[in-house]
Amino acid sequence: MSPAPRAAPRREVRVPQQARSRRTRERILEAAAACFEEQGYDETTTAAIARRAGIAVGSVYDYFHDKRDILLEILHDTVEVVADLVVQGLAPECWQRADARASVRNLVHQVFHARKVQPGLQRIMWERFFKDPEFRAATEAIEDRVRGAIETLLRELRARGQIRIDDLATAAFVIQVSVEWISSRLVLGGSRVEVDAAVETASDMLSRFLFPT
Amino acid sequence: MSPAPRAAPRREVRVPQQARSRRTRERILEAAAACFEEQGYDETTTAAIARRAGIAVGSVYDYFHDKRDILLEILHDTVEVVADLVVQGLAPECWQRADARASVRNLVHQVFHARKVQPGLQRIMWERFFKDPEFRAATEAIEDRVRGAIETLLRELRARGQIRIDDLATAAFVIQVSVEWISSRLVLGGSRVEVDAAVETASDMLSRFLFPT
Amino acid sequence: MSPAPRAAPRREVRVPQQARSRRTRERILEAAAACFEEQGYDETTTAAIARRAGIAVGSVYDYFHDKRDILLEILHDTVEVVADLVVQGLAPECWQRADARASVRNLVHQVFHARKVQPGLQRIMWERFFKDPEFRAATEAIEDRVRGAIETLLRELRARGQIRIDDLATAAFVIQVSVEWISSRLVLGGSRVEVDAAVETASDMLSRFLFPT
Amino acid sequence: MSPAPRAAPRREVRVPQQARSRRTRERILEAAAACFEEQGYDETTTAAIARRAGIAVGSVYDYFHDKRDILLEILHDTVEVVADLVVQGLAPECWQRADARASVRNLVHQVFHARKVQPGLQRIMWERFFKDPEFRAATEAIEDRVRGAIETLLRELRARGQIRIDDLATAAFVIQVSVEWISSRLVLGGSRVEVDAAVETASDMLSRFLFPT
DNA sequence: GATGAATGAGTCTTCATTCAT
DNA sequence: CATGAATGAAGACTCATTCAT
Repeated sequence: MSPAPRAAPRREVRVPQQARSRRTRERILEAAAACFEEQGYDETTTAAIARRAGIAVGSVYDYFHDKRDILLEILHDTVEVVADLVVQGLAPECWQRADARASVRNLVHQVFHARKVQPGLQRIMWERFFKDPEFRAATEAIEDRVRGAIETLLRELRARGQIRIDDLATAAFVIQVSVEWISSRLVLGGSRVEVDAAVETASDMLSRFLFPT
Repeated sequence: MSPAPRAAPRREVRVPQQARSRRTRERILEAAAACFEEQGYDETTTAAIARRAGIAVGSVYDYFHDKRDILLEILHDTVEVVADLVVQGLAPECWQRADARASVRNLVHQVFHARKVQPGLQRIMWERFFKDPEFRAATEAIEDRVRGAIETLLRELRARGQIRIDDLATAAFVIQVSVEWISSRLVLGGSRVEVDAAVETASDMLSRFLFPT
Repeated sequence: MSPAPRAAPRREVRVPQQARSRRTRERILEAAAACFEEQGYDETTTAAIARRAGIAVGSVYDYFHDKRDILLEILHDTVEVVADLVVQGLAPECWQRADARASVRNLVHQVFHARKVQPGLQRIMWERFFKDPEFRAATEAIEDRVRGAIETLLRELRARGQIRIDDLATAAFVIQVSVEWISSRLVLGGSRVEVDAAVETASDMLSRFLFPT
Repeated sequence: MSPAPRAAPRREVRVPQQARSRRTRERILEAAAACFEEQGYDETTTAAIARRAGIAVGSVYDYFHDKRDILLEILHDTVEVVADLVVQGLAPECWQRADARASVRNLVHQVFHARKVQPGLQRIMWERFFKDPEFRAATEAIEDRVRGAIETLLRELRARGQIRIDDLATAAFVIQVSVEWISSRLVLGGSRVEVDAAVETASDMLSRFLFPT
């Protein structure tokens, strides 16, 4: 349950070179992701993962140190996928002066919809976030890429004279984290607030924050 | 581990009438809060709670159905304390035209500092949020009060002509949730971003969102 | 659960002399009987008995050594009631030569119907019978009265030349135990066999056993 | 304690294919039977079973859902062994006209002696009979085989003109249940009545019931 | 390489009984 | 006398991980 203190030399896990081995590793990840998605992390037993992957329990431990490591890798991938998506939308060339508000709205919209893929895993992500410092560090490393991309964009926009922000790094953080949570609360948690209305309002907030009226 | 489906008539729990009894119940809550704060929820055993409270395990079950119920009550209280604090700062009479930005900043500042009390419990709060629908519902009920207070304030400010928002309910949601998460990420999670800078930037974002420049 | 070895001087229990005390004792027995009847012995907690009796748990232990003692007394009473009923029907003066078969049938019929009162308690009776030697001994003491009555009747019938049995004691045992179990299986356990048909058949068996054809 | 309502999809139990596995399952059953026999069901802990089987507690749960399931299987086997024995003795070809009383006596005798093997388990059998409907149903299913065999025999005897019974099904029930309980009371419970005398008397009762004098 | 049988520490929870007030 | 708060031993069951085959 707890992020076990990493002590003693960890058993070696196979780093699969051959195709079959690599395929087995994949199968485990897919099976685990499906189980976690459907049942949650704690509720998924390693036996269930093995069964779903069509292999023996012991084999799971040939490829991963422990259950937590499987989760870590899966969440890492999930976070990265979302991050990549967002980073793409942040390329400065996409942001033309003419339609600043629309660009913002488009990005926010994308983040919201990214929450809909594997919501179960994303719930687990937040469940582990404050619980497992190692996982949080890994997640933040990825988020830093996003934050960096935001900051780069803001710097460019400031250079263009389109925005009026001084502390770009902090602004990038505030923006990222706000959108991330608004969308999570709404999509992962359910709420009486309309998703579309929230997209509009969030876009308003960010636009007014960034662009002089 | 999992949020067990609440089924069947639950065992009666003692509703303390006498002073001794009430004190015991308090002791359990205090002990549990301390354990949760220090070790986390899953890592805290009921035996540990009892030991810390200086009572027998059985007594814990005299006052609470199970471990989860203890957590629920503690988190409920925690959430409520924070909520009350915020709601107070939202009283329209505190919001004079002259000093809109300062009022926002003040409020944001308060929320940030509220995160510093019992951060361990607040981490557990987010850990359970997407995991336990019953807890989420309870939390949201309290948050609704906050949201309502924000909305009322916004309505008043709009009546005064100070702000330019149409969809007040959604705006209230977006504002609340943004500040909640910015502060949580920063205070509960640690980050390279400066707290004070974040307070300023978040205040900027909200002010520009709400008030015409 | 287990018939605890009776060791050490048992705590004194109050032998109520005054009316109020006697009434409290009654209330406990009634409450316990109702609980046992409805839920079974193991499933009934002493707390439930106290609650139903409208008194405090501690008071239960003022009147009885332990939970088992309550059961013992209740079952003792139940067995005795059934026994008394049967013994009455066994008075030789009821058994006229003319209608031997009818007398048998009447008796069998009564036993069957006696099973219908407090079937839950009677189930518990058999549940404890082989488990708790002390209870078995107490039950057998009462049954001995019935057996004695049967034997007396048989002796009288033999004296009258109506029956042809040598070993009266064993015959009494066989008769008693057969009817007891046929009726228990049927009434307490449910079965596809018809109660009325079983009464007739059992009566046939006993009549042919006893009376020359 | 209570026969828990069978709900929800039950955890998979290992269905042993390999020899080692099959042997472990056997060991568990043997160990459990010995513990139950000596100490009773409630008094036997799963830890004790595992210890006696020389395995870990967890392994017990690899092969059985719970403690009750182990008992169910053991009692099922016990009941079946006794039933098979009796059914064999009921083959019509064993019943020659000449020696009807001897055949009855022989059968009764066998039932009495069958009670002497694992009397502890047989006590548990009656202890659970009225307590656990699922077990009762399983037991009755087996008993039905015996009852069927008795009925078949009676039918044959009637065809041969040896007996004078109309309601064969009820007669079979009454006969079976009587002998079952007379023998149980005597062998499992102890009693001042002589076993041999009871065998004779019970045989008399059945013979006179069935065969015209 | 794989298998799946075995491990056993660890948890929550229950409840008969006692005893301070 | 009664109360009901407190006790704590006990037990069933789980599951991540290991390792003999």
